Amino acid sequence: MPPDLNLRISPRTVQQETVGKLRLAILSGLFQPGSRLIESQLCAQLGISRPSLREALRSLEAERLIEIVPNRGPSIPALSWEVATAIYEVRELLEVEAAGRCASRISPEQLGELERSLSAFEEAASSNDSIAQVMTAADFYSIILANCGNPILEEVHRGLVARISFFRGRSMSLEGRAQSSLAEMREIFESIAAGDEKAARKASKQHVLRAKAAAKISMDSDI
Amino acid sequence: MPPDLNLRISPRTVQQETVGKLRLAILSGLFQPGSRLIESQLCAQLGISRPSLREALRSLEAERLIEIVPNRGPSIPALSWEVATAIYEVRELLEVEAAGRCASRISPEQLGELERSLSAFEEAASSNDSIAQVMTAADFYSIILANCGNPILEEVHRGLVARISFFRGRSMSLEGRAQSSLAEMREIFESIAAGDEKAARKASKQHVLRAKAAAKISMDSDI
DNA sequence: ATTGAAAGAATGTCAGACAATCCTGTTGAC
DNA sequence: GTCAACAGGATTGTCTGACATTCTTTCAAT
Repeated sequence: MPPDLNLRISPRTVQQETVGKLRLAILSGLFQPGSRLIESQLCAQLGISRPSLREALRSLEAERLIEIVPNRGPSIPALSWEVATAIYEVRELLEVEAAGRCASRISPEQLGELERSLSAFEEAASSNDSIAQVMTAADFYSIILANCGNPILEEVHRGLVARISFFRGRSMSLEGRAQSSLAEMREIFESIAAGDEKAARKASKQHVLRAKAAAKISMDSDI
Repeated sequence: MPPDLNLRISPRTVQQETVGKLRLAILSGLFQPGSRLIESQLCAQLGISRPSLREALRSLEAERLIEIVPNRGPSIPALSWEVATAIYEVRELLEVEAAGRCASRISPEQLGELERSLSAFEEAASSNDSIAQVMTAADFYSIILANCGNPILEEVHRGLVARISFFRGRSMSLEGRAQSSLAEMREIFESIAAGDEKAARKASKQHVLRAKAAAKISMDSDI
């Protein structure tokens, strides 16, 4: 009998599956901020039992992707600009550090990956598919964070970025934002490719600051 | 009838209560790293049902205070030195930033609080109560983080510090560590009190680096 | 001692139930 | 007409009990 290549891959439980589905739904903006999630509805839609759903909701609550108020149940938090600012500031701190470290330690293979993801974003940027833009941009950062040599930096960053995903889609739709974003990312890439830690830090900082500014504009522009 | 002073305090649910109790138990080192938690036992000890317990466990899992492997259940993660290092590095990033911001924005009242917490640590440091030392030191950082003007910085920092609580108790017990820690903290306080942002950053960085070194020693000294 | 199989323990998941709480629309008083 | 009390339904918090699946451990056989 051929050896079972399925080497101890943890089986995906209903709970994990559910967290994944809900997280994706939230990140893609399927739910309106402030809107409530009804347990019975979700159970029916997902075809799972209430205990399983509630476990998944607790996980998402701890990730701050939903809020659960006793006796009122889960809802999508309305992100205030104040909190968003705070997140962008910490994101800057982490991302700058990651880019700097990345510049002096990334492997050639991973650098190739990074270049490829930049190309993917370039293609998305020239289209009008803001979802693709957000996704490919996220890939780009992921690679940087994955190669900074600090798994915690990566983990915390992922958690924060998830919480501002709401803005990311909107600001990407801003006139010209995708193109300027591309230029900024290219500069980050060039710095990392050149192994220039200082330049990578600077470019990364610039990028986050501009992203934050774009988010602010997109937030003020409507409502 | 006297007005009900219980002004819309969210009722504490069984789940919240349980998370609080378990978190405290974990942080005080009641469970051995690597040891498994048996649902039925915890249910019996806490006097709650399995669904409630499991919800609480999912919250703690998302906080990374426990691990849950499918079909094996929850356990206390064994913190590798590699991960601990990564946590200390990110903690440094956050704490340095917080101390710097704090120096230029803390209010006189809060500065008084900070001084008081330093005194409390001073007292604990001269005793041999390492639990009191860890707690009062934690108060000191909390005040700094709470006054840095960025709630996310505070939130992330709290989460990280919780994960290395295991080391904090041990390294505080090291010969002379409490006293040198006190000196470092005093320097941070003086810098903040003087409103010297740069000095606060430097002192804070120094402190985290020393704490990390102490943790390494305490880890190597026994197995 | 190593291997293998069977018994026991623990988890993953579900269904159903009920009390406490919240929300909503209606009624009634001013 | 506006506001307040209220009744009813909807929703959540929590428990009990159950069962299949998956470890884990014990014990026997080689």
